[in-house]
Amino acid sequence: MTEQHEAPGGVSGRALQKDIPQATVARLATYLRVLAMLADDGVAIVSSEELAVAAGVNSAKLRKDLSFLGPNGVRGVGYDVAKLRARIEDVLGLSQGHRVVLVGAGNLGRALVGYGGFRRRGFTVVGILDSDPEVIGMPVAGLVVRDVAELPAAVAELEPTIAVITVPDDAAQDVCDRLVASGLQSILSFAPCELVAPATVEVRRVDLAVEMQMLSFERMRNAEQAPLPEVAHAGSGRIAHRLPTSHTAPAHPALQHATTPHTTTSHTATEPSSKGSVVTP
Amino acid sequence: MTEQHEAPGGVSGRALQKDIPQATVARLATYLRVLAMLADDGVAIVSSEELAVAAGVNSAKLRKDLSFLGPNGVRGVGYDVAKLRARIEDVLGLSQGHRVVLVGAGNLGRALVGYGGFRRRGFTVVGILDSDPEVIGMPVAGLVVRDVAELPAAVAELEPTIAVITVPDDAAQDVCDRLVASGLQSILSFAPCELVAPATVEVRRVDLAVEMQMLSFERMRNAEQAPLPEVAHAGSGRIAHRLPTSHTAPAHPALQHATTPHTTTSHTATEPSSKGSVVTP
DNA sequence: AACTGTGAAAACTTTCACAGCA
DNA sequence: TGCTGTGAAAGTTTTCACAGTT
Repeated sequence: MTEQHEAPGGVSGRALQKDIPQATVARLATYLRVLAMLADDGVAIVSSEELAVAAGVNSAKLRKDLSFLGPNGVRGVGYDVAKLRARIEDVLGLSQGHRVVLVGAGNLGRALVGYGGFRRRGFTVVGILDSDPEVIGMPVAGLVVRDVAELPAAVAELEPTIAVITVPDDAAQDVCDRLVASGLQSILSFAPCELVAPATVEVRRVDLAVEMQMLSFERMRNAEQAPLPEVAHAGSGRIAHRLPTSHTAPAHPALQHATTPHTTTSHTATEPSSKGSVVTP
Repeated sequence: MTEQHEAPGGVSGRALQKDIPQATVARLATYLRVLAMLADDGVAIVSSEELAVAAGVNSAKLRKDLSFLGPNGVRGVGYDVAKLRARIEDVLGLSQGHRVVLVGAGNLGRALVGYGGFRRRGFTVVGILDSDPEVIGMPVAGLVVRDVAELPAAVAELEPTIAVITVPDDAAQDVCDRLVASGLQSILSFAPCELVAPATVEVRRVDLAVEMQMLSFERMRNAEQAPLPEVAHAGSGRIAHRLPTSHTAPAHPALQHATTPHTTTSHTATEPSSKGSVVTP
């Protein structure tokens, strides 16, 4: 119904976004990660089979996913790693990078500012805010924590495209409202509550406890089928369990990672501490 | 295949787990959160409509989801909050609580130990380990960081049911292997790489960057349709946008949260800093 | 020969709409 | 009357299998 004009010279992502299934979008992000890894290792061409294995999906699904972006590969050959990567970034709207503003300088907020996985994937944290006078003015990973009251000014000045909410539960809706009022259109919240926002604003929520609960469920289900596998419960097991990672195509050394046997991954993947799990004391 | 005996007096979750769809399991965790909120507010009975709205799904879906757990409500009346809650916890295997061991005492690891949302939902962090000599021995939220080398001993002693990996990318597989060798069956990883583990071990991965990338995609899609909504980009917008949160059934005060208009939530929801976004200095 | 791109089938999820119960 | 529980319809996602290209 909202059949607006097609914006001839506007966005770069061509005209296909419209029909890309949600599920596919989530996986595109995963493919991007694998492609980055391959590129780092100097791999120039991948087949759908190799890429699929490395991403933990089957190759038909991967090809179908990519087909939504138009033709990307060469039949009989495979996909050009660099080209495919650029194409996916373009479609996901990542080509120009994103400026991220973080509200909530608690433990989680600080973990995220320092989080190298963001910068590496084109997300730059440009500002961090909090409401606690104790915290305002303190430096966090090269940024100074500003007062949430300054939010409109900060937004005008920093021009973020994405906001991340890491404040407690009961402050989340208020922060969300302020972000919306300041003109932000994309919000990622870590607060365990639904947030109300106008339909034009995209809000996503990440709930760590749900992941744990799903794990709990799977374990219960498994426990039901196999009485008790009698696990090695003590001792000094070093590395153990180097599984037989052998598929038909040994492929490039970069594809070592591959062959997820049971991983139920739904979407994202974080990169915790930046280099060596060092606690900055 | 693997048609073992049914363990007569073992688990409490009845015999239904088997056929509960994945998508339903993810939502059960959400319902649980809402039910806890209602219980806190003294609500004793909810209708599917109220609960659904508060959880951000439609009521038919909610009823279908609950129907997989057997009859839970009373026709013409609704669901008993306490009873339903207990039933879901039982099915998800949460009734006995979970003991969680955390590997990686970096920023993210520390954010999670302190994270009240876990304890409140039945997950107790019983141990935290790292490989960095700088960090080993330091206290974190009431626990002392132990050496990963001690992992088998720590596992034998603490008897965790779930492990969380918050170490960097390149250490993740090694840690995973050690956890498996120590007998852990459920692993939640924040490292942005696929982990290889035996099929009997359940591994889930959370990737924060994927969530951001999905946000990015949605924004691009929206931007394409609406030329430019001309957002209020500066000024001093205070709280603004108190949306018209009016549905037909005003219901209990506890149901304020409700009415998510566009939230694309897929699963979990975190609760960042424990009380007031205070940075423990 | 090798590998992509894709229609068509199968599987899964959501929504509808109403029978059945308090 | 009011609300749950559920079969059957509609919609979405995954998988299959093969035609098409280099």
